[in-house]
Amino acid sequence: MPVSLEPRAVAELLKAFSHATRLAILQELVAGPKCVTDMEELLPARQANISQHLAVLRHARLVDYSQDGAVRCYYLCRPRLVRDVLELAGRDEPVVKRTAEEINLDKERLAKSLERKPRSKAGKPTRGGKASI
Amino acid sequence: MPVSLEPRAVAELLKAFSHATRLAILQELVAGPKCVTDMEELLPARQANISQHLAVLRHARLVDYSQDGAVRCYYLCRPRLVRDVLELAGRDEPVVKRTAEEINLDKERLAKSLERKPRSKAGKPTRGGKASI
DNA sequence: TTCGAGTATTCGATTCTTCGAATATCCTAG
DNA sequence: CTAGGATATTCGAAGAATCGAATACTCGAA
Repeated sequence: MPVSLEPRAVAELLKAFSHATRLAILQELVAGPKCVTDMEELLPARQANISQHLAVLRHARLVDYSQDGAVRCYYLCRPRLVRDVLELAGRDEPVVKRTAEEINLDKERLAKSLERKPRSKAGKPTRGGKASI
Repeated sequence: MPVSLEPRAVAELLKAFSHATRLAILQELVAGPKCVTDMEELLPARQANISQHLAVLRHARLVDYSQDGAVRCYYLCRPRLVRDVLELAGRDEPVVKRTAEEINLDKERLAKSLERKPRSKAGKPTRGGKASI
């Protein structure tokens, strides 16, 4: 149930992660705070573009900065979230292939649990009870 | 280091998550396998659109299906990944505000560790050693 | 075989994203 | 105050994503 309530907000958050340059920026910030000039050296992108991506990350509340003279030191303002997302997206889980039988078992399990607390729309009986195997 | 190697691939993966309807679909599939018709009842979207989003999720290797007669039963083919991403994006970490002092400490730490294994480009000396506080 | 239910794909139109160039803003040293 | 470095914002063009409508495909029952 965590997501079901505000999928739009969650989508917004994840969208902020979904760009190669922004991921690279976040990656760099995991290593430690950096100013825009530092990032210019580290990334294959122009200053203006980096600033634009930083603006996106700021709006998503993934980064913030502390002004140090003329320089802005960017840092992760939700470091746990960023590290965990990067870690998760980086590791690759093996893809599973499921059989019709397994799936029908799942459907039966789900049907049973719905019987107990019948919140359903009482529409047609959710096909799948018995499949023509 | 997990991400640094293929930020584009990671961005692609995360982009597949970054849409309210697709998140809702994944959410439903966490509860159990479903066919397109089931999803039509559960989501505020047309059949064609749901199929389009399922195609995106399939290309990202987040879902797959098993054909059961004329029906296609969709399921998560990397359930762990999906559950973990949904969970992560759902919980909200408090936003931290960092002070200039903390940041400079971090920078010094980073500088030290770079001294030990000097892999840097030998460019200008990465500003921040001493900031004009 | 034909039909119909279930699902996928194609096609445009609309909207969003991204980028570089140009420009504006902010800050500090002189 | 003024210049110059650092960063942000605006603008316009190019490309990508999204959606509904229409259409195509596929399977099993009759």
